[in-house]
Amino acid sequence: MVIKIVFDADTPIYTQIYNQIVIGIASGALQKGEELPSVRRLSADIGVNLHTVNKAYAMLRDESFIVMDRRSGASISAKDPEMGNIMQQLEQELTPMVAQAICKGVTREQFNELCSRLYSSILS
Amino acid sequence: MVIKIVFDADTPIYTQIYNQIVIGIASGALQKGEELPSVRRLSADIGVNLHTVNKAYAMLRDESFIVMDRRSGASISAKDPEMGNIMQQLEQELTPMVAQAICKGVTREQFNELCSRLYSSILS
DNA sequence: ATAGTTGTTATATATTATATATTACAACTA
DNA sequence: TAGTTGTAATATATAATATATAACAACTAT
Repeated sequence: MVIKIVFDADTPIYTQIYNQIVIGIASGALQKGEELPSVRRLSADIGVNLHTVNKAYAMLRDESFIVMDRRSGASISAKDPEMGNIMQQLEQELTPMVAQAICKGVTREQFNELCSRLYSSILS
Repeated sequence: MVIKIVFDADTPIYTQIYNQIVIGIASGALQKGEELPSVRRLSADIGVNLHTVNKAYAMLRDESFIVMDRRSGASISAKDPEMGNIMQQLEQELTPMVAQAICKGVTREQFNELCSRLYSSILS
């Protein structure tokens, strides 16, 4: 799992880290129980501050994607992450995107094909 | 078209304004050529600063959703908005969401049903 | 025992993003 | 003439993002 940061993106660094680890879990590149690099190690690897990585890890822990241990470090959670209000969250984030798509002539079918392709791409 | 702002949301006010107008255009609630309230009027209506509304309008104008005239005010563009790189933009924004969905047990079919429902909801 | 690691906490600083406040301008309209 | 329009400029305040530095308790390895 190589984490790649785009420093001049509009997405915050801690969000980029968070997203890439979630993608890694979804794809199976990161298996349950697998150890993650320590916050210091990862921050050194990608050239950012310790706290930037720690913030991403803390967010992942708060949603039970990973577990963090003061002595053994961070690792992918052995349990399934909380469902939480995922459908509500998706709806809230998808609504402006669907509106954009409609305005710019992207049909429902094209939109669904894109989503389907992303599912396939991640699950590869 | 009533614009409703949630002041304690994590979404910036200008983004909320931008999104709701895009949704209005997508749904047909805002027709081509229709006049929008002036930046001063809208800012007074929703209780925010002039520049906050102006920033949202400027973003909408930059993507040719609306046209702004120094003398006649702002109105919905008569032309179709630029396609731009909408598919690429959607893919970039959808990828982390699909990964989240996969991790939290949302199937491809459930995801597509949600998108389809949002299409129907907006086009109502 | 010593050295090095872990997440965690705390404090400080810098930059950018967001939002407001105020003033002013040229070009209109009523 | 009075009032409106988008636009521009300046200033201020707060929050978000990122870095820097230091320290702590709890381990692990030598």
